[in-house]
Amino acid sequence: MLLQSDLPLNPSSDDIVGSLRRAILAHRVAPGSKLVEDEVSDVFGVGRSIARTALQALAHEGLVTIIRNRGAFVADPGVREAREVFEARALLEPRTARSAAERATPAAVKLLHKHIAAEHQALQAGDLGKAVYLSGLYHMAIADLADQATIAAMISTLVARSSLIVALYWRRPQALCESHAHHALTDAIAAGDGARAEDLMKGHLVDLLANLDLREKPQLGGSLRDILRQA
Amino acid sequence: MLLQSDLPLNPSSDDIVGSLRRAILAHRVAPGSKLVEDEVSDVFGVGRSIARTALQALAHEGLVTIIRNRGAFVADPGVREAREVFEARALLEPRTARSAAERATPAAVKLLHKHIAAEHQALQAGDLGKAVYLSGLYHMAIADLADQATIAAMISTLVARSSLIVALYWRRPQALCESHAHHALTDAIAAGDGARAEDLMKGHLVDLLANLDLREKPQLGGSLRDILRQA
DNA sequence: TAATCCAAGATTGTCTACAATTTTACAAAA
DNA sequence: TTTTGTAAAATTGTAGACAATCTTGGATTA
Repeated sequence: MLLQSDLPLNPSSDDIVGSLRRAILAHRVAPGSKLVEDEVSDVFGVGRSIARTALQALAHEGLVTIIRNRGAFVADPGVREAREVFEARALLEPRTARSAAERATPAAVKLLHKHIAAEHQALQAGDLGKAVYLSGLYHMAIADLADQATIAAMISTLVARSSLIVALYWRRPQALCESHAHHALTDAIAAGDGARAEDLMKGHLVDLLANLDLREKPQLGGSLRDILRQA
Repeated sequence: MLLQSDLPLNPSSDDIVGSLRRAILAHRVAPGSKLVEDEVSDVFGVGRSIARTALQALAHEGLVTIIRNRGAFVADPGVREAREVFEARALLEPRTARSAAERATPAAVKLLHKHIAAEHQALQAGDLGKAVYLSGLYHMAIADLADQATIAAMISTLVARSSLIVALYWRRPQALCESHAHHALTDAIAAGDGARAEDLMKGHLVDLLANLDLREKPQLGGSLRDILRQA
């Protein structure tokens, strides 16, 4: 299962949620993978109740799908859901980027640069999954700047789901992606130029969506059995 | 606890979530009320595990607050949160109303009218709590029309939280409120006039917010002890 | 009287056992 | 070979037991 083990000895369900979330967002577990309760509880050294609680929490975030009597699976969003997630981001993030620009401090800008650097480094190291994860953190950092916790929380789950979507639909696995976009955005924010930040974010989201290959999925691994069961 | 008992004999945690949600949104339980696990499980005739799962689900929706080792309470949003929720709604609902107008069918319009009628009837009957709940359903119905499940889900939780906010901060408990606004909106949607629907929704949300008394709360029921513990 | 302390009760956190359901493996039949 | 049926194994669903924590009420002390 490959977890980075920065965990306390008696992890809470929140600890487990965080660890599993990172694993999912960094593409260390594939969408559709089964998450067996006993395995999760063994890995983290807790009883099944806590593992269950963690899986349910992830289900509420949309990163895990729970089917009654069948268990928990890493979410496997379809093209419809992929479009919807970016539609929602288009409503929330541009205006949030504007607010962020209008209230950004030098310290906040420094933090954004740090995020970009980390993402760049992951790309250099060839760890695409981690880069996608860090790219998400950058978007969340902007949302935090706007000082609207409710909106930031929604953006956070949308960004997380986007990581799954990127894992499934990204066109060019090795492209240098979009660090340009993040740089430009950061500049606008540093300059306090809300209007420009809003525009750049809007364009950035359009670009992201355009880089997805959203033709209907070919049902890769599934047998007829699995396919029919989905309904 | 006063639950409408439209429940199956062996309710699932989802059944319980629904029942508790209706009770909270219709103001049949006050914000801040304790929800003891044993009581919940007794009322619904299930074990404590299921009650717990239900309470956790409600916590993820923001209708319940869970404090470790202290239990679950009906959420008690502060003025900050109240503003944030309406800020988020302002980003999502106007554009969603536009989409709804652009794709509304006569059947859908009829459903909206039904919602308005039910709300009106509850007001006539003097059941303000139910009216608020039904008013929320009207907003959710519009979100459903837009055919964007992800956005609709977010609006749904925001509307639900708004019911709690109205319970706490509404200025004129007996005012005839806003059925005018809902009528006008429905007309715009029936006419397929997306731009007008967007404008009306935007204005409607501003009106709602303006009818809240968002001065700092007077800490109504709480003892000094409770107040200090909140931090 | 008011504040503090302590024990009893109430409530939540976690684990585990058992029941219900699904999945798997294998044998029998077409 | 492929399909069908069936029993065993694996997994999830639920309840309840026990431990940990918090709350309550009364006695004690200043």
